Amino acid sequence: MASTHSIRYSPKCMAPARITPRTQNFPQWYQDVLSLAPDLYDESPVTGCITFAPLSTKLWGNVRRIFDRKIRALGVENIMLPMLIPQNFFEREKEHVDGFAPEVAVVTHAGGAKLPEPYAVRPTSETLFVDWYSRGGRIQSHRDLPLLANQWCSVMRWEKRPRAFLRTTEFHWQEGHCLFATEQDCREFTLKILDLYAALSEDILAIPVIRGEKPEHERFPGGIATYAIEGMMQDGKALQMGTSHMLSQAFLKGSEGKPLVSFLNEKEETTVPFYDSWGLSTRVLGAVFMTHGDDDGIVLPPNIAPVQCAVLPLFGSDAAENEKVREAARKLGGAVSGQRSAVSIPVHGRKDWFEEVSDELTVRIDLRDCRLGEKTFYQIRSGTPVRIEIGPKDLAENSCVIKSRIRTREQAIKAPLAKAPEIVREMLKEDQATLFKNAKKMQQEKTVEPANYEELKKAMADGKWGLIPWDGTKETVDKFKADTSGGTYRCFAFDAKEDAEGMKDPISGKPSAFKKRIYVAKAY
RNA sequence: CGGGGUGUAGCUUAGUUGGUAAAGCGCCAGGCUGGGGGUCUGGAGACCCAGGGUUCGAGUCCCUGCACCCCGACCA
Repeated sequence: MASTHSIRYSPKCMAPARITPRTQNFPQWYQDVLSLAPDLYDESPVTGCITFAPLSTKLWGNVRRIFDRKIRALGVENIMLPMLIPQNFFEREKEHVDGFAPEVAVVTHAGGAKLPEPYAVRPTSETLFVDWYSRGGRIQSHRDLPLLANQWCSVMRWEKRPRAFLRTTEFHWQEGHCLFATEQDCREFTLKILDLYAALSEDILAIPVIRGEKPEHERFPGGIATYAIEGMMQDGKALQMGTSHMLSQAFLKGSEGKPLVSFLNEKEETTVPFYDSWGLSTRVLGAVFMTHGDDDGIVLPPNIAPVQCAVLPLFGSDAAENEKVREAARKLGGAVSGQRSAVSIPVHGRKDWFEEVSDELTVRIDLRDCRLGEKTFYQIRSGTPVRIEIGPKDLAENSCVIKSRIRTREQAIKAPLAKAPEIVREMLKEDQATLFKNAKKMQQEKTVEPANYEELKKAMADGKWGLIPWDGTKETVDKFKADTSGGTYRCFAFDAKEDAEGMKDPISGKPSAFKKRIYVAKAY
């Protein structure tokens, strides 16, 4: 028998490095977990930018595939705009340019010479979409509306403090940009998209979110309303996971205020359309890691995992018997993957490492001649939801052992081979639900309604969210931020009770300026 | 952009009053093995971040850069 050897997909993955426990140092835990997940990501030579390695690329691919199907069903068409924007485009909308100016990267030279006018690397594409709308008489009549467009692309924002996945200098996202004949149509669609974001987060990523409207000072620069979904990470910090903006008509006007896009409505009046934009980025992958990960590594919800199940054969000293185990493992992988499994992929072209892909699920079969422990750890660190072990003893009794990433070893299931596909499916379904349930429980436990400012400050220090009445002033926002070292006003939840009238702001003592209380939290 | 820190093998680090570099893990070859990182033997692998200075001699001391990390302010 050949010696133990392994195939590495990332040099660091097999290091016996320890993961810092979450309770000890959460940011360090996050870094450890990411860098020890095989093939997840790498640092890049560009400041603040990461390389999305195969695992994160597949995760984002899944988000994209799932969400694209949803928006296509609403009639949204995908387009692809240039990644560079003439700099003068930004000057049309003052608040917009003020909002993004510091973080825009600029191209000044090309073709061996200085450009007559610099180009900005897109931080977002509002201005390019508006340019596109205005071309070729695309919008002339109310019959041309709505116009529903989206693009999948990357954008660049020179943020001061990058964090892998959560805030990288270049990030990948979708940005939808739509025009409507009436403000009501616009608002309805903007909210419909937010529902899609919430569904993606809760049903696929297993992350419960609060849907709500951002306070004015947290709005998109130049917009009139921003709606967002907010998720809670395991340290109690909030993460904005997707935003849908009602933009003002100012975006559709030139620097002299003349409309760039207008149409004739039913009453034959020249009208500027109503504009919304909405985006969801690779940040949500960071949310998945932060929400579900444990002290052994990342944990991927089955509905988004690129590989739902790994088949891990283990060997004895009898070569002929081992060959039978290999054969059985391949057969089992195909069976678990499903009837319509037509594709068997040699991973990275290797001969001992296969992926069985069906419409239902993807199973990886790790035939490498190395210890079970090594294969197991690889899958644990990869966050693979389910593992199946099969060895000579199992084969002798036509069975296998099925284990879950989020269950204890005692909860392993010994099952007849024929029943494995069914049991795996059941386990995936249950685990998906469990992950959501656990996250939801934490969200509820870590949300408090403080009776006074002391309690509120304590909640922030303890990594909790507060639901509080707000006097609506910026002074209070600033004071809160200073007193709590970074507490922020997140959103007015759609489903919050309208009970704030008559209540007093715990920070200023002044009466609430709103019908609803607002969520406050520290945030990423 | 402020405050702090770190640059030595693929990774984590050691390196004494200055004397041309060490270990663990990983990697390669093989033996015994094999149900959550097994073990033994042998081997490959580093112009010590860059530039300058002090010195007979610099990983080590001194300057100047650069890069990265952590903590703040900005943000999806």
